[in-house]
Amino acid sequence: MTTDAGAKSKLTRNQTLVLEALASAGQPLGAYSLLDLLRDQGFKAPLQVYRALDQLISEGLVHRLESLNAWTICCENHHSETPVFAICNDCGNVAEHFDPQLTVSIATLSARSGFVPDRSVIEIYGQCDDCAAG
Amino acid sequence: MTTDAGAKSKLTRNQTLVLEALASAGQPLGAYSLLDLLRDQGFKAPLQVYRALDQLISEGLVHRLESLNAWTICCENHHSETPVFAICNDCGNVAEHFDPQLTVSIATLSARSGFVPDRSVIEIYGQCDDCAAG
DNA sequence: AGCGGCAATGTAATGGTATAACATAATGAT
DNA sequence: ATCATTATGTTATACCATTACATTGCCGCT
Repeated sequence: MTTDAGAKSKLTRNQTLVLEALASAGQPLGAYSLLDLLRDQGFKAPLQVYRALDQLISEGLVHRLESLNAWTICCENHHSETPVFAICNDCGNVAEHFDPQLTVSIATLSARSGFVPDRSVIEIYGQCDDCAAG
Repeated sequence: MTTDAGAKSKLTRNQTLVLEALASAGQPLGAYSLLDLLRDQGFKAPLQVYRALDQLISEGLVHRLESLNAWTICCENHHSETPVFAICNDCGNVAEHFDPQLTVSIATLSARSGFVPDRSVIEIYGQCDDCAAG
């Protein structure tokens, strides 16, 4: 089974709670924000959050935003492709994109120096559609 | 005197020391590693390092590697273009690249969602030429 | 020279992020 | 039922970054 639902059914209680918290938030959250949100559910230490996040990431259900020290739910099913995050300077919203052309650019650039790429961190800061229009 | 700051205003002692430490290292260093390296020169607190780094970055002489919480010297003169960092999983060396095609890809991707890009974080992990050959 | 403003620096304290180390409990296969 | 494995709980600590405030040194000015 490779669907999200299938993967989700195997999640432990802590993992499920963290995933639901991220889904409800609708925006990236830091580990300590997640901890605070989940104290009512019995969370008491950062490690509970970090361990759940580690597992969720390895299942492709969550991404880490390296430049924000925050985590966000994976909103698409391209679990094996490199996500591109567009982060709005004004409202803080984050959009996740997948772009074959960008993947090609990275591969080409890497090949020029004999570099063998494994995973990429691509985080674009700017102004989102809504904020630019507002 | 401070008419336009020119392309390069003169570096202060602390800034010079930090820049030289990064140049000597030849690889990215964390702020506290820099602090330790510079204790002999009189550095005593993290803030001395962070302040120097802030200024060096704004002058385009140093980059921050977001996914490593580390800083590296800017090894080329493309100060206005987006740098792409190739980070070797094996030896930790970091190569800095500039790629117009990648810039175009980002612009195209952004335009599709009405996003106006400002700055980008692009950090590729993988295996460098040397380590792949070895 | 002496004054005044400003940038850089020094120093201490704190806030924010992440992991190590070790104990305990739940789960599942044989 | 037993054992190995995985998940969890708990405490302490390491690592990264900033706030707040005091001090110093430089430069232009009168």
